Order: sequence, then C-alpha cells, then structure tokens
Amino acid sequence: MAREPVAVTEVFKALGDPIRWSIVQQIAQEDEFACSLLEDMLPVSKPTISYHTKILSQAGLIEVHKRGRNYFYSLRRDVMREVMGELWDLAPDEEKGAVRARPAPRAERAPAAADEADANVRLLTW
Amino acid sequence: MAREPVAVTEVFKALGDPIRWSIVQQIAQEDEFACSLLEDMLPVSKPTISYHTKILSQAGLIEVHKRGRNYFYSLRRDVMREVMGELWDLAPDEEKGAVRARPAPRAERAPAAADEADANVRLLTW
DNA sequence: CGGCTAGATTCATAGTTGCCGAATACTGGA
DNA sequence: TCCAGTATTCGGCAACTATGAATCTAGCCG
Repeated sequence: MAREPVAVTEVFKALGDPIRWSIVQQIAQEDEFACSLLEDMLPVSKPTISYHTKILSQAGLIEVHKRGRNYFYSLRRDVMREVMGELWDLAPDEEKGAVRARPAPRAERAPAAADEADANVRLLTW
Repeated sequence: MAREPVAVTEVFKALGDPIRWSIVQQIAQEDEFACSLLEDMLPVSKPTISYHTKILSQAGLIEVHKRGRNYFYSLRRDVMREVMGELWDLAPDEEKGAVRARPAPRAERAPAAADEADANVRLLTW
C-alpha cells in the first residue's frame, strides 16, 4: 500500500480538501487514530469518511491498519517530509547567498544569476 | 490581489493540479516569469493557462504584474513558507523529544525592503 | 487612425468530486 | 451458528472543474 512513487500533485490534491485536511490534522496527533473517532468529529456520513480516507491512503499520506473489527490510521510522516522538501526546493529560506542545504532529498540546480525571462525552460515532471 | 486570509486547503488545492504545479515550478526559478513562456511550454490553450494562473493567484501563491502588454508572474515565497510551516507542525523532523522549534513559528522577519502588498497572508487552519 | 498582438473573459460541455442511503463484507461474541 | 458492531463498496445525484472556441480589451507600431 505504500508504493513509493506517488506524484506530488496527488498528495497536494489529497490535502486540498477541508475534510481531508481535518482528518490529517487529527491523525497527526496520535500514533494511531481510530476510525470511529473520525465519525464522531466530522460532519459527514460514514461512507464519506471512508471515501476520504481512501483518497488519503492512495496518496500515500496515511497508512491503514485493521485490528479486530476496528480500523486505525497513522500518518506517513516520511511522505509529509518529502512533500515539504519539494516545497523547500521552490522557496528556500531567506536566500542568503546560496541555497542552503536542507534535508535535501533532491537534486538542485544553479541558483545563480537567474535574471530575465528566457532562461532554460524545460517541460516537466508529470 | 492576495486577499487576506487564504485557507491552507485552498493553497493545496491550487498545487494539486499537474499543470499548476508545473507552472509554479517554472515560476519559482525566476524572479519574474513571462506569461508567454508558459504558453510555449504547456500543452494547453491560452485560455486554460489564464484560468490556471488565476487560480494560483487567488490562492495567493503567485503575484501578477503587467508591464506593457505582457504579463509576468512571481512566486509568493512567503506563502510557500507558511504552507511548509503548516506541514511541519504535523510532521516535525525526527521527533527528538517534543515539538522542536521550527524555522519561523508564525511571523517571519521581513526581507528588509517591504514590498508592496506585504499582506501578511495568515493561513487559516479551517 | 487602424491594424496587430498578448492575454483575459465568456460560454457550453465533458469529466470529476463529494455526498449519502443502501447493500455488502468481515469480525468477535453469545 | 447466528447476531451485532464496524467499516467498505455500490449506485446515483448535484455541484464543481477543466477545457477550447469565440469574443473582448489593452497596449504597441505603422
């Protein structure tokens, strides 16, 4: 269920819904979060919760465990960090001189002169 | 342009589309990115590009400048960092102990020369 | 002025999303 | 074994999203 290469956009899409964001926030606070609790705190029906958790799972953001007849979710913090890495690449901290190394999960490019429009335009990654 | 409080989920939603992610990635590499370049590198029509840039703009992710008859876009790095902050709250680095200090909890030091539209975009957590 | 060009806007239309009620599957216990 | 509890899957509907064709607007240049 944790197939590695999940498109970044898929993760963002998963996070881009208020209910799913809310779910993720809740789950993030525990090591294991019971499905039944979500039911109590969200304003939607059970099938809808299931629908959203499935999307989160497919995006690789959460992991699903079944124990007895209960389901538990846990946050894939590594995936979260990877996403942060992607964002970091686009907007590193106050750019003092050079691009500072961060938990750099990724190849970077020349910061350099980056001046006018026209530079190397590459079509990409998806 | 960047209306006051933009919901995090709106930002994620904006980033959760391959075309928009691609746009953001390109823009991130320059201080100013010409609209016309997008047209060359994206496999969609002009109106569609316009549509997507509008969404990015409404999400507060990019800023739009018009100079002559050309449009230029630039990335709101401060907003990007805000978003990273939100993610960081959910998945701090290897949890050594407790919640460790993030780069900038909420208010970051201004980059000296205040631009126009500082508009401290506060990200609501819904 | 009048044509020209870079983009935005409007519009209609496929396709996708979010939602719920009902049906289904699985589990633990009596 | 059958029942009650827990959650997923199915079917269908309303709302939203993404898209290109046609149209409009603003700035450049002759």
